[in-house]
Amino acid sequence: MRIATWNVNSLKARLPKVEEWLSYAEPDVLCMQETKLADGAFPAMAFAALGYEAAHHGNGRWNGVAILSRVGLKDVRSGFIGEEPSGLEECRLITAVCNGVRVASVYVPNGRSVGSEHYEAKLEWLERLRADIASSCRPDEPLAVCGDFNVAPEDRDVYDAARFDGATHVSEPERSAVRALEAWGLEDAFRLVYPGEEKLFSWWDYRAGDFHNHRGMRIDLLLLSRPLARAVTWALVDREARKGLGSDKPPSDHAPVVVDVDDDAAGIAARP
DNA sequence: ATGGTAGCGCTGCTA
Repeated sequence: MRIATWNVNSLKARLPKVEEWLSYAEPDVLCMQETKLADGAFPAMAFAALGYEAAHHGNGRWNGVAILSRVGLKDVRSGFIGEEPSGLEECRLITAVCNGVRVASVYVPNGRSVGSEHYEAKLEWLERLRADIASSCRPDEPLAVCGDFNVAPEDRDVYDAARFDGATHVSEPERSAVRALEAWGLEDAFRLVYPGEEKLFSWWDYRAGDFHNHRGMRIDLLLLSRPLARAVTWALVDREARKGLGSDKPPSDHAPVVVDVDDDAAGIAARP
């Protein structure tokens, strides 16, 4: 089973690239973030034509998350447990069961600056995510929490840690919030495959030529529960998708992150 | 260089 996550930075602007990427990367499940679409504008037909069922949670110009699956999609839930849709809420979480795996697509708030109200809201959001997971799943069940966490877990996940000293994405409370997810029973899939690698990034600022100068961060994570983590066979950041895929239009500022899990080793259902 | 670029949507916000 191949699971991927990609912050597409507007699905309206990125749909041709996402379609192209699906056709060559062939993920079984793709979690997307920052679709920037309302549910009514989500291009479900385009994905159905490629063999994917889809679930989307969005209400307008910001945020928006989705799950695509070609191995089944059921038990869809938008937002946190008990969260009432108001039409004005920030759409940052959607979950579904795909091929026997509970999948969550998450878009963690950016936080803007350390100490700001947005930063506090980011920490609260991460704790709410942890509590939501802990109340709805057990660590011995197959669970994949995938998305843009807006947190670089370690200094080696940042191109220049000193430059980001005192900034969001690297602060200790943010990293501690991610470690709390790991303490519950999730593992950073990318680190299972590349335990010693440094400076393998998933996001690069559009500005100042950061991508071509290797100035990025690894903030897009696939956090897997133990049954999936022990069955990981391969992982990759697809930097090619950050280059624009043969079109004149700019790419997303994030690259897709992909992980392969052996179905038999994970003890999950065979594909339908 | 308290810069730079992209998306949304039409003015400035968000990232």
